[in-house]
Amino acid sequence: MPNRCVQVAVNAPIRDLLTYADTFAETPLVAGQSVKVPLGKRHVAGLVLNHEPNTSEVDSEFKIKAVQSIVEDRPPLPEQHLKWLNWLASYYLHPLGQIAEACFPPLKKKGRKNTQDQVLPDVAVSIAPTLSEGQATCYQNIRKSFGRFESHLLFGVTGSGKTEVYLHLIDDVLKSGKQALVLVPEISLTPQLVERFQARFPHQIAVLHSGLTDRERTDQWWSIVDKKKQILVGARSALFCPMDDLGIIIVDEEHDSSFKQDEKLKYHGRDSAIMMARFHSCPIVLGSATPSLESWNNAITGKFQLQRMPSRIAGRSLPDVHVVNMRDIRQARKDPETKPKVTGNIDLPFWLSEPLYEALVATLNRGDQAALFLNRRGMAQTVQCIECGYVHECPNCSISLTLHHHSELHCHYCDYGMPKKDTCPSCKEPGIQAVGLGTELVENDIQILFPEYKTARADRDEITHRSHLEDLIHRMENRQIDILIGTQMIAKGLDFPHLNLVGLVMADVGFNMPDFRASERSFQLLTQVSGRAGRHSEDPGQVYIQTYNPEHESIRNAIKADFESFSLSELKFREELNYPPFGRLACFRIKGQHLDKTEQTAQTLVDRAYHLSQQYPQHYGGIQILGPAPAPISRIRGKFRFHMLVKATGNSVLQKFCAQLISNQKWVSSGTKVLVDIDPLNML
DNA sequence: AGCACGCCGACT
DNA sequence: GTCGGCGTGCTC
Repeated sequence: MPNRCVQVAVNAPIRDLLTYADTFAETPLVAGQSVKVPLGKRHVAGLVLNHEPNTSEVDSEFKIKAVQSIVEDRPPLPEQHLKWLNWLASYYLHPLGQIAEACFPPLKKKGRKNTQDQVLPDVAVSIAPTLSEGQATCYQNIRKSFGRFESHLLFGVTGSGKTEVYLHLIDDVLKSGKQALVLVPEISLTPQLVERFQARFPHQIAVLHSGLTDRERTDQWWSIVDKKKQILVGARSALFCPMDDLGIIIVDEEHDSSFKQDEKLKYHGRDSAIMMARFHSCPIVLGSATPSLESWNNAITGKFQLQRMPSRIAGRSLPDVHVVNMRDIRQARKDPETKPKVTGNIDLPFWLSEPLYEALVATLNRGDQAALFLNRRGMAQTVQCIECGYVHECPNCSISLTLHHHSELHCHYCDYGMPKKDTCPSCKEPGIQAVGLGTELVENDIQILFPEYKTARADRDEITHRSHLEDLIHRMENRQIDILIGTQMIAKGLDFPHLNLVGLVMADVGFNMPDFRASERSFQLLTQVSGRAGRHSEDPGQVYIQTYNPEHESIRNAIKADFESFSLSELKFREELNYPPFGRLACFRIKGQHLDKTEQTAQTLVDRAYHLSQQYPQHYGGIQILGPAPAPISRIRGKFRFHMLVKATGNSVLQKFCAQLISNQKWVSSGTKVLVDIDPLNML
């Protein structure tokens, strides 16, 4: 009797599909079903893909085992979702069976208690306002593509009212009986946006993000799948929640680099959302004040529809931006003759310029709030011996240790920690001193300068739970905080009516990163940070940018809030060097315990890449191979890291080339691993 | 990924 | 002698 067989993607790092016997006589297995299958000596989850009717046990090289069971409480994934998963696995070169698990909730359906109220705040219901003329134009243009796939780039400065356009579109989608998906960079960091959605669509919002407990995530998942809720707001992982009647996808702050996952499946939430919209034949709206150059290029070449929002809503003006040249400040302070005087005649910390200090004094005297941004945690970047120059390095990573709380040295990559001593371990002199600055030092100094005002710090050391950020937002709103100090954590999506002064303590952090996207990131950060000031006041907010490079392109354009000038010069640079969005990139990372073996594997990989491109010059002639080279951080957690970069002209060529390169890994020497990152954002 | 097999050092 | 360290290899 011929066996009915199915192909299953199993939850193991196996690229091929495995064949299992379907012994469910009355109700044959269907594609999209979640099953338990025997694998070696254990049982693992698997996803049924397709039937393989002609396989019989006799001519198979393997002994075909039977599917053990169908997993209860897991409805089969809808067809569009399966197609999307398939695309995801093949584009990002990741085993399908390992990503299928993300499509299901972690627990069984029925929980002990309903936790819905804790996940979403209770807020007063708000009524839809009338759209401004500019908002209405964008809204009407996007509406025209309901029911078919179309990508829109909604381009408008912070405060131009993009959220209201999303809300109107979603309202229409719900009226047509479909569901909506809203992706935000890190939902646990944008509670204000969630509150706004909740207020407009009470009891229709579900949220999914990494800050939820398993029970909460399970309940939220089911509320969407059972169609009890119509709008899913979430971080990139919300894409995996199977929706079968999607009417629109919104990606807010589409340029944000946290849409890219850096480990395991290295997918980009925005790009994957575009494919999702394609499979669902629905429009997708990408919103940003500072679009990624990828999206901007798509918009100006007509692949996306460009929807321009007008400037800030009437009555709100753009902030006044002041650039402070820290080189001049340092110079002037050296000589008592030229040393600037400030109110109260006090000495300022080295990182704080006189103009920013005066602005702080004025803002606080008026009773307004101020925020200081610095993209670096801790007390100091590192500590160094002033006698011999010794720098404390992490024993596991090729990175210097960061100083916290005056006396603790800590590695931001592997969590290694040790106490700081004044005596240098190298030259034995008492010369160990702090170098550079971090948010902790800024808060310390501010508390000394303004003891009568309340400060709060928002960085990954202080905000470890979503309740911490919610608490901080409430304290900001209730004006229990006068000066907020934080990393870019607070640059995203926060909106405080009385915040009228924003200082960027050191805009240069990031300029000199060994990364072709450094300027883009700086421009984005500067613009987003500036957008936090004076959003509700009649007076324009004040923004102070302290920098050692006042002539830098990102700064000059950020002052003018001129994304288009910036994009023009940046696109020119990218085109000349064939970087994205023109050329496509893949980054191969070779990791291993031993330097020589890892380097050797990297070299073998590069040799194979050259060989492959020469073997098929008609396909791979345009491919450029760079490397091998030690990664910018050449060792993390005790593992050596090498890179090989592949540049191609189009993404299908790139994808095929990379797929062939890693299809068999027999040549990878033992103790080393080769990983691929397609469209890498972070190459450290 | 997980699990077993297998080959070496240090303990009763 | 054997207990167990983790390097290596396979899973329909």
